Amino acid sequence: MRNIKEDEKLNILNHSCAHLLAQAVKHLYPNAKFWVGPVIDSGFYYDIDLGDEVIKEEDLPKIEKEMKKISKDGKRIYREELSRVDALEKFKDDLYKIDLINNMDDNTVISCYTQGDFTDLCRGPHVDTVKVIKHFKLIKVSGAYWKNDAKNKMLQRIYGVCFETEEELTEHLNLLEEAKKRDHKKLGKELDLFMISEYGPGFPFFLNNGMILRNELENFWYSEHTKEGYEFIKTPIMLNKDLWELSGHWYNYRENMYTSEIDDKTFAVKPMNCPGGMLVYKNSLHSYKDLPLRVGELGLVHRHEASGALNGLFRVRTFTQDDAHIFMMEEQIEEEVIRLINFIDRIYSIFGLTYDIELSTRPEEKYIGDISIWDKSEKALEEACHKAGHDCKINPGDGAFYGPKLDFHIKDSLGRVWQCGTIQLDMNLPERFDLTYIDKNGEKKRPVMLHRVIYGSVERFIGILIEHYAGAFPLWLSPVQVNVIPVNNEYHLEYSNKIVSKLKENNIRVKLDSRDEKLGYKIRESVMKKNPYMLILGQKEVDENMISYRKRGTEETITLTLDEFIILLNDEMENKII
RNA sequence: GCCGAUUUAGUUUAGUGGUAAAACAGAUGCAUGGUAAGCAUCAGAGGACAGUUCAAUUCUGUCAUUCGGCACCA
Repeated sequence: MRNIKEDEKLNILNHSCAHLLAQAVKHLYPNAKFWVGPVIDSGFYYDIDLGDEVIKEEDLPKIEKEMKKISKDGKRIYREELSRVDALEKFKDDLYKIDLINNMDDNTVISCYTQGDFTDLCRGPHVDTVKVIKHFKLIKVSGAYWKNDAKNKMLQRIYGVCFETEEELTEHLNLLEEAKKRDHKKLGKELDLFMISEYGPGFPFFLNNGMILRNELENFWYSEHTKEGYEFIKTPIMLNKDLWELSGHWYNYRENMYTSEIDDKTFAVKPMNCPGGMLVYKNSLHSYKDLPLRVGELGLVHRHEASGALNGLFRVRTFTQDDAHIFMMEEQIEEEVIRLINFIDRIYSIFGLTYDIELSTRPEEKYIGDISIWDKSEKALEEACHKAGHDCKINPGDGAFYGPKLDFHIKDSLGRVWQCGTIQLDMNLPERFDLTYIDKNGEKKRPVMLHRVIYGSVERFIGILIEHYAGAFPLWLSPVQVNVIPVNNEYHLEYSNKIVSKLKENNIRVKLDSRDEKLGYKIRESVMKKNPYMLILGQKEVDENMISYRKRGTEETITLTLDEFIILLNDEMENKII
């Protein structure tokens, strides 16, 4: 772990490296105009306008070479402070820098940094000389909208990393290589978990092994939610457009919805489960005594996500949300949200996942309900989060159109952050659907509701788990739990079959490898398929009526009776040992 | 959707303007083997559609897929 001071030092180095990159690009592409070049989690980038020219991945080594050359030349880096007038004059030919200067408030000290023939507007600080920027690598190049706005022109963004030593750089690059081996798309193929066909972009197919994983996750979900006092429903995939108009989806989510005509009426495939859940709530009368009412649904939703957004199981066009809607009285919000945060924490801990919580607030446009209700809801969520003992970062404007939310973020193998769990407070839909409960005095009252998911999408969560475990799932989730390998098919197959049936009787997912292959061959394959346990059964085991197992990740063989082995397996499964 | 890359057998990869190469996986046969790849034989492939060309998997274009970003988002 680095300390804060070291982090700061590395940030300065990376930021200076961004300037070095810009200088090199300017040498090679004299027409280049520069927007901003900030430091990010790992490394830095610079956004560049090259007019009609295009920088491709294959051009990066050429740019790196120029950077090395400039670094070797070893010019000092000078800071200069300017008045606004002088700054505007200095950068008068650079629309991007003028835009930056014009957007600075009056108190900002405008400064620029110069190294050799290159000057850039920059707050700093920087290293003293380009000489110390030596251990860097340009990672990738891509398009990026100016000011992060799709309405604007697309600039070219070059990403890079920089370290103080060559060893750290090599280590970082190796880490990236290692991460690629954990990619759920790669492992999903290797372990026969799922597939994606060209006939269904964004519509994944789950294979037998993936279904086992899925079913285990879903069973676990049902059992934990039952303990937490949930009841369960299943609502239809398609519902009449009128319902979506009532819920507001038709106006706020239209471009992501699939529709179809049925008997001259427009139906929409549900992109969310809530409107169906509302109808279920309205199906009966509710007493204050029944609140909070927790109604869960593993709901299959479809959303037309942009083609460029699709990514393995992380971003798909159809997925199952482990949804639930909780209806309650306003004074129950805090307790219920705290309870939920603890619930989510408990579930994630079982998988060994770490997460961050963010509070997403009211969108700037496209939202329903009064601002006062939004403010109240946002405050309620934030307080509950703090009372549950968690920090929460504010993510302004990222709320759902019907309410603010607490989002639970988990990182994938490449360090990219994905939203999984979310708790969304909604004081709007109950209004729109005219939901009521009967209070103590026999009067109709309006409940508030929470939308919440824990896995988020079962598909995404499986993707996260594949990368988290690098395909080596804990026993309870492993598609094949025990792989039985007879040493010799002629003499040990019968005994192996007996062991296999006994394991099956005990609900162990077991595979018998009775192929005519050498023992070493079968062991190798079992290791590669990441089976948690393999049993090697030969003359010794037959004679002693024992089993010998080898546990994943170890090379030692342990001999036990079958009963002892089953106890060991059951213990590992029940405790969900990772 | 935008920028860039990508697409060769089930998988991973090679190569080429003129018969497409290999490894693993598969089938068959031999080998009966105690902890990470036994041997042999066989079968199997250039995303789709156009164009250039005597000839295209190879060059060009369009579309599609996938990937890395951007935007959007669970």
